[in-house]
Amino acid sequence: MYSQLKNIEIFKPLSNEALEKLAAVSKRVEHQKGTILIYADKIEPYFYILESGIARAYSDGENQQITFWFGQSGAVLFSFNSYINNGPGYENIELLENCSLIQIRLTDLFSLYDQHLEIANWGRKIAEQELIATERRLIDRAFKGAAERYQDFLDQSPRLIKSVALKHIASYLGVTQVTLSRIRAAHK
Amino acid sequence: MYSQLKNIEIFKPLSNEALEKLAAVSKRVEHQKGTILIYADKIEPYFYILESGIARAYSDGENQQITFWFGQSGAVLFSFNSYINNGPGYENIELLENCSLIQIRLTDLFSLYDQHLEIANWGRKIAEQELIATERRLIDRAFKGAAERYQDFLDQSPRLIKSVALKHIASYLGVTQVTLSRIRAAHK
DNA sequence: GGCAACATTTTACAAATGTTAAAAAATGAA
DNA sequence: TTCATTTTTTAACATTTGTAAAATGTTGCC
Repeated sequence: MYSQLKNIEIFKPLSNEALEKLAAVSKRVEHQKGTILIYADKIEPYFYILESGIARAYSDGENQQITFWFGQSGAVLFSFNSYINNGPGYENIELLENCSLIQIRLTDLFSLYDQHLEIANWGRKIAEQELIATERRLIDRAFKGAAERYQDFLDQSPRLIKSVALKHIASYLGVTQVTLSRIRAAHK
Repeated sequence: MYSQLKNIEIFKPLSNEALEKLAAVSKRVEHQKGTILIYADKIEPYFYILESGIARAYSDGENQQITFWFGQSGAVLFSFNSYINNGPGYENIELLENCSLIQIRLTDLFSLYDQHLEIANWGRKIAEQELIATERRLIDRAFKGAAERYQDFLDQSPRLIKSVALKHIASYLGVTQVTLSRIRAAHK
């Protein structure tokens, strides 16, 4: 595993020694398009890093399904509430393509956090990067209209436009599919 | 400082030894209501823990000011982008009451993160808790109407209703002040 | 190809929220 | 208290977005 992790962006800041410790508890897994990797309301015992493919996180409402996260190659992928509070999650994670993932058992990861300073700080930075990205999205919702958020999405995630259903992008942007269609029609 | 930090919720998980190290770089400061503690577009060199009083974070738009965070006693308070990326922030933080705060220089905090395993994990958990709270808000925006978000706010932050201007609460909830007034009128 | 299933767009109408302006209420300082 | 300032509410109207349903487009499979 060591030589495989070396090439993944998120592991690059780590020393060889830390990487070896992570490699010892990492396993590569492959899953097909359509797989629900993580189910809401379950305590999910694994943490993943997406090596190739794309995924989305969504929650089910009464008569709607809201996608609130997309992950591409290099993304970390885990049930927030399992990872953070050891409780059942609120998100499902679906693979939108065949995916290759690095899988780490949470108990192994937590044990490394408690033993290894460098890995603890690596985990801290993962949470911090997710945090700042999430808050940016919350603020963008306030300052930018739906059309601008769509344009930003086009600019920043061209890869996703090709392979993600527009209904998922619509809910990610915080509008209905009808509104997104109108935005797209006006845009031409 | 040690005996003062001991009574603050966020420090309670820490061992005496870790707490002493943090106490050595902590300083208590007092600021008056109305103080802008953190300015957007500046690299902010301090991290704060709010001991008493309340604060809000906001960003300035062209013709509006959006409040996207409130802090009460026990909250951590820092410029996200300074803390995380050593870059200029996007938020101003204003004290809405006279406040007592614990102040820690970021360089001191980072140096402890790099030296002390327990403190590194403490910092990791701070980021994780902020992350899960922020994502919850993003998801609530999708699933709940403005009226329900207002009710949740009343239930969860009764302390804030008394002392925060409704215009700030309106933008925090993602609606205009006029809409919030309508919600309140309908609620009676 | 042709069918079935699913995704996307379009249309018409309804509901929610925004905008602007003014009135009413609350607040704070002299 | 009184006056000036600020905050909050209300009103009328405009705009955006949502809902439901039909029309069109796309995909994959036999």
